[in-house]
Amino acid sequence: MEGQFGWGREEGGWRKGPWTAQEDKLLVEYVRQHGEGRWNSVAKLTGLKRSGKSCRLRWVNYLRPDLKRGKITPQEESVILELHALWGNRWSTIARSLPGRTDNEIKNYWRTHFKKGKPSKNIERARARFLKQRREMQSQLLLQGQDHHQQKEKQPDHHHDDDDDDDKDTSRDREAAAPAAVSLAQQNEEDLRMLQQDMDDLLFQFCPMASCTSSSCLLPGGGSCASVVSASASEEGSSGDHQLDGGATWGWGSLWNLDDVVDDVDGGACGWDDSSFPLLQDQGLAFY
DNA sequence: AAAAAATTCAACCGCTTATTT
DNA sequence: AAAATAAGCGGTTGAATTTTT
Repeated sequence: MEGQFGWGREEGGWRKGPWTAQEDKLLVEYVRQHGEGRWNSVAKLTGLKRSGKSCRLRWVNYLRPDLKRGKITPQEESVILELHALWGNRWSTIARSLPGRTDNEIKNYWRTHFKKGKPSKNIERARARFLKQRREMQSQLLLQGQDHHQQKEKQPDHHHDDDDDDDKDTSRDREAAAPAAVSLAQQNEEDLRMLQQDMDDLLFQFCPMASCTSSSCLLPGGGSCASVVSASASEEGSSGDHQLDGGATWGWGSLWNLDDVVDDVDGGACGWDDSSFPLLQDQGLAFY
């Protein structure tokens, strides 16, 4: 039953290819007894002929009990679109906002649905919501940051109609691959940059130095809204240090870990909160 | 009805980052 | 402090399935 396909064979001692039910069982049992991690000892302890890497992948993308099976919902799709517009191909980062979905799944979904100027209906819908949110934020910023500096009056006009298309992002260099690097944000890149600059300014006005750890600004991962802003701020002025380093490591978690931050700041001093991001809120999520 | 083309998605690879020894 | 090992990430592949011709 194993090697029936040309692949599923053994190579260098390790089995490869599709997992069998028995293999899954072994892996599940291992995790039940030993927890996640130490993937390389799976083979030793269970006799499973799979590399640690393969075991981890199987668990994370398929066996994990908290995975949500089934199709991506329209809400999830919108979140994917929005976050991709914001962050580009940082799939694992995006996946953190979609409980039960894996980075792999989201990546596949994006590629098959949106990579190649696909169903513009969906895109347009999501884009409309995305732009609306931006508008809301902007007016909020205008209100709150008026003494801050002269707000340039620009209307959310833009409008091109063609597609994102994207990639070639091939972000080998993550730091250059700014959050809004590709995709549907591309045409609005300039606007987005300005918006983010404003967010940055505002944040520092109200929450100097990442002290914005009030619950209203926290995300599941424990980061704060400061993360996003500061990360995007570093985008253009690459000159400096503090690059948003690799994949999931920029932003929350490591950068703004709560351990390093005094969290005695009282209630949300931030300029915005969950309600700034209706979609995420719908999902029961918080905006980072 | 069947062959070809397109799509899907699980799993792989190489590389980077983090942790352990 | 350095080397080795493990974990994590994003891009890519290709067998299986679905759709189109």
